[in-house]
Amino acid sequence: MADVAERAGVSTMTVSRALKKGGSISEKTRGKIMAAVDELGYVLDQMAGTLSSKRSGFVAALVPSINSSNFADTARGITEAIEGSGLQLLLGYTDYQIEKEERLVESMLMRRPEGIIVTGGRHTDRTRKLLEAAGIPVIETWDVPDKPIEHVVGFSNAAAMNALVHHLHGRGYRNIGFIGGTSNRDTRGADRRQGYIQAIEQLALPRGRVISFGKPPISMEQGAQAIVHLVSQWPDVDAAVCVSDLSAFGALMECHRRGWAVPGRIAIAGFGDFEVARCAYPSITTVSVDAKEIGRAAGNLLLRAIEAQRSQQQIPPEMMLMPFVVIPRESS
Amino acid sequence: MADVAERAGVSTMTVSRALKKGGSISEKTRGKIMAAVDELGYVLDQMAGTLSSKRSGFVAALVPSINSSNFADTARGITEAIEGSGLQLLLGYTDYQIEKEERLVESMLMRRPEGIIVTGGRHTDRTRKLLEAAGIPVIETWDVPDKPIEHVVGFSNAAAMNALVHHLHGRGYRNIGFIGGTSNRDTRGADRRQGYIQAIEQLALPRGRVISFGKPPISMEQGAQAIVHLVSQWPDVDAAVCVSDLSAFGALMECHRRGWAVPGRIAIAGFGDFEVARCAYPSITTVSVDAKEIGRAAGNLLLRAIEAQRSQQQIPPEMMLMPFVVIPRESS
DNA sequence: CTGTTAGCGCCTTCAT
DNA sequence: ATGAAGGCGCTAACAG
Repeated sequence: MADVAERAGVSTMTVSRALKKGGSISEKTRGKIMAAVDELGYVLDQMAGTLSSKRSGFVAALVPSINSSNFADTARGITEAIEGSGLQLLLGYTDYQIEKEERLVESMLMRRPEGIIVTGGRHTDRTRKLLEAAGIPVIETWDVPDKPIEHVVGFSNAAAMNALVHHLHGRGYRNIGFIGGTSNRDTRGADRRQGYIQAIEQLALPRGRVISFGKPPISMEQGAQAIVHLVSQWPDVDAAVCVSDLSAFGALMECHRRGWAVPGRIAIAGFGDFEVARCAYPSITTVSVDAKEIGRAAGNLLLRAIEAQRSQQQIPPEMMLMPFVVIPRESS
Repeated sequence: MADVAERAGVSTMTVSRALKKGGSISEKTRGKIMAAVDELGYVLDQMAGTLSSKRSGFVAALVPSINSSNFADTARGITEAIEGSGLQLLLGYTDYQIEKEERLVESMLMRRPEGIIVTGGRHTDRTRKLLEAAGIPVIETWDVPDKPIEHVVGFSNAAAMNALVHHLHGRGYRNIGFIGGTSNRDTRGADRRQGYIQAIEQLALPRGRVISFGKPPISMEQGAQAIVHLVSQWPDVDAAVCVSDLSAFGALMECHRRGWAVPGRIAIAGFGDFEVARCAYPSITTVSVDAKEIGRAAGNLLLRAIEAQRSQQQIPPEMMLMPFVVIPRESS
């Protein structure tokens, strides 16, 4: 910057102002400075700027996986929301492991983000402590934690799955099985199973028809294997709800392959409203949650919180409940 | 850090050493320091460290989209490769637009990454200039540019698609159509189309059977619409190759829906070996490129280049050609 | 509109 | 194994 300043015949401070938006600079000197910048191929060092201005210019977001189109959509929503605000998104993948989340939170905080968005409401104690002590706005998404850290943008996975089971019951299905991953690493998956079990009990339907298969995120292939297990173990099942559309799709294709009519022999339903569920033949009944909208809402809320903080204020903790909708399709 | 130092009764320098790996510190003082760190909830400020050490500790990667499992896999591969090296990945999405890529490159460079990975070989002039002047290792992926900036980890999309068409020809298909996106924003898509056209000419098959539909990334739904157009426009087509597995899947499901036997009435092939192609019924013939391996290879190459640079050396530009394989499946 | 002064929080280098 | 001095590149705050 000193080189640029010298070449343009001004001080470094003037260069600094010329490179920001709000700087009050005569068009003439700005022109000279920009010319010098171009000639020298100068690129501002934002790290140094951060150090002195105390604004890192980025926000952090942690998602379980990026291969799930759900979380990729949320990431896109966040990106859209903060676009134009001068903030950049730093993304991390926890791989559905709260221990990995802890490490990520720590390394993110070392870079001093101005706000952070995490997925889910279950964290290690240390993660909680770190986030609470960070002094920046925190948003939990995709869930409704009992004890939120600060802000929440989510929905109840249990309630959504419960609604789906009730919907199937309304269509006349009575022997409804559940297909999901094994471990409790995926807390949203566990919540969905809980919602299923709850609904089954409310409706007094046959219990225990749960197939757990593979570690999350459960794949299409695992859905295919799971449906075979389900049917062979309880031959009277007339419907299967799956922890996600991916496994539902795998199950559906396996039914095709074996000549089991869907929904004639067995109905299938998924979760998430992925494109594959909409496009499959038959199209798959599912629960739609607007993943991108979750991201957008979280991004906007974060922006507001950061704005407030920059002017020494604070906004009260918000709890935004996002809607979910059961979408009946051909598979049931 | 000064607070921690005071509490532990040492100098800040000793604290700094205690928080790194290589620091020579007695176990006793390290213990005292760590205790102070915990009590105060201190988190190292990496920005300040960057400024004085000239090592930002991260690498940048730009991909066209994160919703495509292909690029998500590549991102995962990069992450895996650099894991444990103390480097973090900063990811950006260009949305298939080289103008957006330019803006992203600029804002990434302001954060002084130690290396950068970009997708494709087509960039704006300014992007090229910025990357060349940045003084850090640069890797182009997913393509084989005529004039690489520095390193390359990719494959020829045209050659891969060409091989797929030849494979279909070998199976007896003669009226082969192509389904892809419209704009030339997606240069990999354009290359694939080029490979298709080239193969058609080499094999002296009926030409011109190209349906362009929607802007990239072309969706399942658009694949479904495209296959209808293709068949109605050239009723004698006996095979359709699609720019990606997603559109191929959409096309396949539409065929189901309309009662067109696949491959009896029309064969279908995709590109990319997505899970949905493997799992669909019938399973979809495709070209497999190991997206994650591209990421892993690029990440490892970048690590080597960064290592070299840190010790004032340099490695010669590398050109890693990744293999692709035609995978015959039920759909052809 | 422009310049001066004084750090931001850490690490490099050199000394002990 | 530890400490002291100085500076990384920029910007806040205050002058003019």
